[in-house]
Amino acid sequence: MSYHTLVQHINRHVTLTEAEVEILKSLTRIKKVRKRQFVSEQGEITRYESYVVEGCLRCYHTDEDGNEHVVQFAVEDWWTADLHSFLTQSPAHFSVEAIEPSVLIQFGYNEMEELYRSIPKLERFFRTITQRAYVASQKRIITSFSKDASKRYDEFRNRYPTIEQRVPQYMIASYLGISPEFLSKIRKRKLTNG
Amino acid sequence: MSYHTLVQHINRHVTLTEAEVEILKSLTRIKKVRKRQFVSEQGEITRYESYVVEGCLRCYHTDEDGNEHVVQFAVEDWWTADLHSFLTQSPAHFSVEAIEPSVLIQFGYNEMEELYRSIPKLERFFRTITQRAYVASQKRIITSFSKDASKRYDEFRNRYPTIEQRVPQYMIASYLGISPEFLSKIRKRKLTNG
DNA sequence: AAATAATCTTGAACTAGTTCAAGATTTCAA
DNA sequence: TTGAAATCTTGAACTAGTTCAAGATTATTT
Repeated sequence: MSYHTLVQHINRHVTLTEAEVEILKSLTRIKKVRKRQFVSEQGEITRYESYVVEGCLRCYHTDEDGNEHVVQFAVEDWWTADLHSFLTQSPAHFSVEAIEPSVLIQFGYNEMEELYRSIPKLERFFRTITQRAYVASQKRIITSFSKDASKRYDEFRNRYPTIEQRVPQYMIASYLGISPEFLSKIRKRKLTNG
Repeated sequence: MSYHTLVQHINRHVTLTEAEVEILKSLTRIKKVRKRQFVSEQGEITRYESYVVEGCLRCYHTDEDGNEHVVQFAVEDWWTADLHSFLTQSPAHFSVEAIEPSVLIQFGYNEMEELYRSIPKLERFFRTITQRAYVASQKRIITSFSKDASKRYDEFRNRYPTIEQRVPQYMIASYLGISPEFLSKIRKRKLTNG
């Protein structure tokens, strides 16, 4: 069943009883999305936080000039949402879109609060994973300020080898904060030279 | 007493009893630092997470070329630390240094775990503030990719007018991801032209 | 009140990365 | 299996931001 990986994931940080797993199941839902389907859209309220059972998605912002900027990729065992929109139930600055057909477990706002009440250790779980996400985000800022595009690309490939296989190059360029043309040139340079 | 603002700060998210405030006091400590004094150093283990009662600090990374990159400023009512180092008790990638003489309330690693055990609602408190920090961090990434340096500077001034007054320009440049010379030129352009 | 250290400014030369345009290649739906 | 859409490549012209160097200004310490 789809919940197996989620429960294992949570159990790496806290320990859920059988009864608690049942509560969890009852307060969440499974959502399947096609390739290129939106999970949530910029301008709309993000109603759910999503755990990825299977598939690959991107969370991205479209700026005033229409350029897209990837905030985050999400693959199996990761979470995705416009967290600000979800927490404040206000219009999102980011969209979440499937890069591959995907299966998600979704947590609604009220249901999440209910889960915190009935399974308080989930507070600890979400504190922990948010702290990790925050640490990764800070690291991304410093890397983008201190290293050039070529080194950032190397680091991305080393850290996320599977994602690199599954995602179009121009989205990786966007994640790295460079143009797709420039990433293409970086790759060429790596093939011909060192 | 110095704990007053911390307790108020926590009470905006959860409600502490008198007894809980006493536990909090007993498991934390007050630390005063001079201007330019380190609170924690890159390469060392970050032993404490610090709440700022008074003063102003910066958290920054020094890269291989010796260039400094500001990860975060912290003023009254904010938190600062190399969170990764603190959580994993491993050597830090960031230093925290006082920009002004400052007063901190410090939470040690073991004491923090003890606090979570004795006052479980602190899990909720730290979950909440970490989620906010994460949201702000993601926003900073996207801003730095989608807006030019001049706009980023405008946004910084609007969002943190007090910090701008208290911090040297070259640290603001570093926070924005540009050279101090270029920030100086941006400021001149703003004075002379529009 | 000096002396030293820290910070800020300015200009000239440079470069990492962008933009535009056009074609080549791959993927996917019908 | 073909046509359309999506993605990737390449080169030429450009620009936002850097680097270096030197002097000016402001803080801080003695």
